[in-house]
Amino acid sequence: MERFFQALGDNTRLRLLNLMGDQEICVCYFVEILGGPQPKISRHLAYLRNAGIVSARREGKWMHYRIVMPPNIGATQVLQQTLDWLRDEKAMQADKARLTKVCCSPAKYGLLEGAPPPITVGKPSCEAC
Amino acid sequence: MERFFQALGDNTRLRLLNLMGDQEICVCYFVEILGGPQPKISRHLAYLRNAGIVSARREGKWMHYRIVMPPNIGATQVLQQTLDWLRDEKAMQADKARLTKVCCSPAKYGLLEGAPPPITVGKPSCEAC
DNA sequence: CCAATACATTCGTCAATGCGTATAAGTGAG
DNA sequence: CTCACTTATACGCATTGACGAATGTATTGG
Repeated sequence: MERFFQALGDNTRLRLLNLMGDQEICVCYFVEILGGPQPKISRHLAYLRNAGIVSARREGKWMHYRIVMPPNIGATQVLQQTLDWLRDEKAMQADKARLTKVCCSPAKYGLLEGAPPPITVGKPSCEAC
Repeated sequence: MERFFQALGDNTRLRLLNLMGDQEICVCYFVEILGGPQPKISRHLAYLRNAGIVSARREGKWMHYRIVMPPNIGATQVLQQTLDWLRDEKAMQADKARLTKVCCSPAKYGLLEGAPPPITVGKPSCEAC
């Protein structure tokens, strides 16, 4: 429980969780959108993984991350509320907007040319594409 | 937002919040129930105060703490869910039980003889007394 | 096998945090 | 004013965590 809230107590991690929302997203998008050095992203993703809040799936060269709802019912409720809260924040909405932009025209962003798009529960597309 | 979750990311602080619930409680009860040295309690209460999650009221020698719902609606929802979650945890229920026990027979516990009982929204009594 | 790509991990550094001990500050009683 | 009592803060120390930089690992293509 302690660990759970500690995982949420960092802005970078909150941004990552907001971007995931209910989709599964490739790391390369995180790097492109959050902007910092790639190891920073990777470390925060590892933190979330160790806290049991996200899980990773490998697809060739790419790693996809998605949120996994905790087994504990209380934790699930809090996490869901937190995601709702994130959606209301202006800065988080801006991140989301950049995601759809980057995803729908990957050619513009050097490193993302062949990158797999976000996946919403099986559907192989991002919300806008 | 970061700060909010950081404040929840500590077991001592979660125990304090659980004990407050919807009542206003004197510090002396926290010390009696959580057991550690008094400065430890005081520091965690200060942390929660700085995070805007609790507020303090002085009554003579005694300080009463209570939870204040954040102005942000999202934060309020998450905090409320968190309190619900705490109520489901076994260790937290044990703390609550000790609170009513200590509060209803303060004479047994040396330091609490004249201590003011918890106050639930104005009613000058704890849940059981 | 070799190079390039996509992520992950390690290392050193620095700020933040938690703890115990000691001490200060605010209040009421005599 | 002094003392006892309740709570808060200061100090030193150990741990955690965030960061940048460098390096390591897995996968694909030539």
